[in-house]
Amino acid sequence: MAKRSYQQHCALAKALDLVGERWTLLLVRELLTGPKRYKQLIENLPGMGTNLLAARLRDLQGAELVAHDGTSYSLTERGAELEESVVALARWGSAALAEPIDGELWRASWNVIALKYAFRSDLAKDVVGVIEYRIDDTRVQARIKNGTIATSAEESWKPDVVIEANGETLLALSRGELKPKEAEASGALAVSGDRRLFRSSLRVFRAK
Amino acid sequence: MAKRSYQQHCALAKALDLVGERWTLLLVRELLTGPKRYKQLIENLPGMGTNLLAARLRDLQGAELVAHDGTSYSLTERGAELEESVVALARWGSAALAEPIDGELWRASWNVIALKYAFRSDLAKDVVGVIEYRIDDTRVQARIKNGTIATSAEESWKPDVVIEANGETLLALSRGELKPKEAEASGALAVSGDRRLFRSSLRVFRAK
DNA sequence: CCGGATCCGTAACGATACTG
DNA sequence: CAGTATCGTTACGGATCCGG
Repeated sequence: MAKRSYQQHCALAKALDLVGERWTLLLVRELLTGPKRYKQLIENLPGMGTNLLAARLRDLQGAELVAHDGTSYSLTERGAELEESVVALARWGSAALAEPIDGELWRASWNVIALKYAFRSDLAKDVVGVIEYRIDDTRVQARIKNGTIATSAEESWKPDVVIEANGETLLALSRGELKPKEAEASGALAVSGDRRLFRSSLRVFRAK
Repeated sequence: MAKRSYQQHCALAKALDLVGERWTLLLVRELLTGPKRYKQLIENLPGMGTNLLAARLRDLQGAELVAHDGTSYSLTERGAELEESVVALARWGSAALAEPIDGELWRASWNVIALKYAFRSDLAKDVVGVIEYRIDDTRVQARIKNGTIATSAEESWKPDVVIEANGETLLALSRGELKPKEAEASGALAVSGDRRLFRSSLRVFRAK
């Protein structure tokens, strides 16, 4: 049975033919932070049937967007090029990120995407350093240099400043809804290391 | 009945909750080139049932992404902010744009999106002018200034150069697979007006 | 236990017919 | 023209089962 296609000679339609089905871009999101095993994927995608995950992985391998080495799945180069699209959609969707709803899943690793879409290159021209966020025992790093950003879900670099907080606090900070002083005073936020870099980070990462 | 949701506290998941369903982003693509009537939409989205189009339009109005004035549908400001995401996905998908397959739909207005994703701001710093493409009787304009681009599916500006060709020819040109001289000699391409701006356009619009 | 495959009920989709 | 109604088909979602 041929796969369902929009049958349009249009770049957007071609993209959606490949990654427009339910769950697919969330699966890509998971793999953007590094190779994952089947079990890890199913844990971060509750509600997705195991059969469906297997089918998606098979299709994505067929499209050469995902590779499988026997133990874990990873994005191919072409698959990783979806990052721009994922980040653009997440930037748009971030406006709809309200208070976490009861029962909603949350993973610290998703903040790697948040760092990308919240990063304001134009405000970061003279910022240099490695920032490590510690969110519920998960560490996420951002390396800023020359107005560019690199991120990692592992401990890839030696951090200049370490910022500990939960997801809600970080979101409120990046939106300017919460003052760092207050957050630190209340114990919701802890900063150690280069405080100047921390202050720069508040300027450089801006949700809307 | 509550609408199906990913139930994740994640910006990407929120975006996909709103516009991740089948046909939705293609519908947004149609509205990105200006307000459209119901009939125009259904004509550019063959395969989509009329009931489904009506349901999508209703949902999008509920999410305040689309407005309806009685005769035509248009994007709200928030809806128009999806352009970045649509362009990013189209840029990624453009690599999969091969020869048009028999039976595939094609619309000249989709080239407005193509102009956006193919535009190389860094190569356009000193390019100024209005380019009009005439593709199968449809006119698409691009206005370039200071490394930025504005596009239009209507005749919004007075063109400095007019480029006539079909979609395949333009795609081949933008990919560098076809030389302008040959295209003009064969009659597949006609250029009138500022030829210098035409040459600049070949540099500035680059598919991959 | 991991990595699926199989089965089956439900919801979404797609085509067509019909209506104000 | 702009939808609604209906209905068959496909995709999804949950549970269970199975081989390594």
